[in-house]
Order: sequence, then structure tokens, then C-alpha cells
Amino acid sequence: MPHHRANADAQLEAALDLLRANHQRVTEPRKAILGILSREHGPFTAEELHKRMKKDTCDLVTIYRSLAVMEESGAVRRCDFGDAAYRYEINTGDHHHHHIVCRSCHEAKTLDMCVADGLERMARQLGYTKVTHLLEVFGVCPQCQENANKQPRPHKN
Amino acid sequence: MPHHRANADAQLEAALDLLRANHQRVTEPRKAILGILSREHGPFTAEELHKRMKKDTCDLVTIYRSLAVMEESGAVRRCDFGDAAYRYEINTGDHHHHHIVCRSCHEAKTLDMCVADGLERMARQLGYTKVTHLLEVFGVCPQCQENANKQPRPHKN
DNA sequence: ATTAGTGCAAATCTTTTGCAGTATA
DNA sequence: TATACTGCAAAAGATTTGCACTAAT
Repeated sequence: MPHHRANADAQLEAALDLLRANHQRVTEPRKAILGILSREHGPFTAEELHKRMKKDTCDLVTIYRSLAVMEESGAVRRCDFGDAAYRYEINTGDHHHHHIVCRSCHEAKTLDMCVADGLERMARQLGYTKVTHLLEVFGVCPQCQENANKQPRPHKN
Repeated sequence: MPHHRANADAQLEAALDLLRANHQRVTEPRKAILGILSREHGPFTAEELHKRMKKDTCDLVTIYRSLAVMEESGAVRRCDFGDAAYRYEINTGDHHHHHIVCRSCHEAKTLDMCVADGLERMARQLGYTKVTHLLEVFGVCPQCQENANKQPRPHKN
């Protein structure tokens, strides 16, 4: 996979354009958040984003507020891994996907497919509107299994 | 569907037996929680369970602690509807299922099927162990759509 | 110049923990 | 009676809000 950098830049620009299109201001904190989300493999919690920024980029509160507005404009997407902390990833929009999340280190791999369309259809037939779904797979990754005997890979939360 | 009551009683007894089998004590608060979960259609949050009990049955804290131990012994199952509050249902154990949850009133209908088995298999092929998944469908139920013009159906949280 | 965005402090909401007292097996 | 369970108060962690200040458009 070449052009990692170029691809990240393109994602970042697309996200910033979404902000502009939605009459939201392009500020340093927002550029910082989207920069991380486009360059590093997430998704990340607000806390994790904050730690990844260089010191004094912005307050943690600003990250929460920025993520909220950026989700509304479609620049980012919120993920729920069932562990009491929301995570965010950049919204490429081009395809629907889910994750395999390690129970030990919390690292998430992307699954470029979805099997829940049938369920959504069923929900619509039952008369529901604005139908969406939540689908995540959990397990212990090979890396963590290996480290299990020794030291478990550390993770926040 | 006849025998609602009898069925609820059977579920309750089965759950209590699970507690005994796991050397956990059968106390009033636990009987109250399992009673509600077996008789009423959930799943419910700790708070909702507390409100449904007759006054002074037990403290909210006890509900949290009871749910934790009862989940360990398999008497109840925890559901995550992606809204920052865990919900619990009685674990009948006989079949895997998921829910359609209304975004407005939070009422959950049970979906007696699952389409994520393929994803679990894929995760195992990737080397993950202890694989499970989280799958929920969301929408606005017909009832709430109808009430939308008038008063939205109230919901906690 | 407007108005959205920000920092700081404090509030909120859900869940957890410490500890001394109570009840179950 | 031994030890798990409970109540109360208080802590903890994630997220939100109030308000005065700052900066993007």
C-alpha cells in the first residue's frame, strides 16, 4: 500500500471541506483531531486523541465538543465497542464497515463488509424508520494471546 | 401465546437454580430483579429495575452488584444499545438473539436470529480467540412515528 | 464586527468501591 | 457461625454545561 501520506492528506482535506460545507469553522483543534484520525489507525477515544496531540494543542473538553459537531457534519463517525467509552474514526463515507476489537489491547481491525443489511430490511418491514445498526466483533488478538503467559499488552480504560 | 405466567415462573426458577449452582446466595433483591426480568419485557437498566421494584426493596447499588454476579453465573445477559447505559435481560440460554430498539421510546423488540456467525468465523480465522459480537438494530417504531406530530412518547435516559 | 469556538471549573450521569452492619447457607 | 450480601456515603470515569474570553469568517 503506497501513498499512505498522500491518502491521509486527501482524507484530511475531504473532512475539512465537509466542515466548511456545513458552516462550521476550521480551527486548530479540529485540524489536529482530523490530522490524527487521518494519519493513525483508530478509532480513538477523546482521551486518546488528547494524549496524541502535542501538549497544549487544546483542552479535552474542546475535543468532545469538536467531535460532536464534526459527527453531525459527517466528518467523523462514532464507534461503540461496548466498553463505556465512545471511539471516533474519520468518515471516508465510501463504504460501510465494522471492526474486530481485541479484548485485551483494544486494537481494532477494520472489516470491509457488513452482514446486517437483511436485519435493517426486516426492521423497515416492521414499520421502523431511520433504521441503522451497531455491529462489532470481539476477541483476543494473536499478539495478546502470545503475550498472555508473560505480560499482557497494556491498554487504557 | 398462553401460559405467560407459567413461563415466567419457569424462567425465574431456572435463573435461581443457576445462582445456587454457582454458590451464590438467593436473596430478596436478586429474586426481585429476576422476577421483573422474567415477567416484564426488557431489557432494563439498573435504574429502570430499581423504579419497578416496590419501594425499599433494595438499594440501587445492590442492583448493580447483583447484576454483575448474576451475569457471571449466566442468569442474566448484558445488552449494549449504544446509549451509555447497560441493559439486562434474563438469560434463557436457548437461543442467540438481538434487538430492534426504538430511538425514541427505547423499547426493544427481540430478533430471534443472528447473521454474524460468518463474521465470528472470519475473526477466528484471523487468529482471534474468545470471539463474540455485538449486534443491535435501531430505528423509530411505528408508535413513536404516530405520536411524533403530537407528543413524543416519553423515555428515560 | 459577528458569532462560533475555546478554556476552565463545576455539574451530571452511570457505575464502582470502602466499610461497617445484616442475613443466608 | 462463617462469609457472602447489603446499605450508605463517597469515589471514579466519561461526558456535558455555564460563562466569560478569543478567534474564525
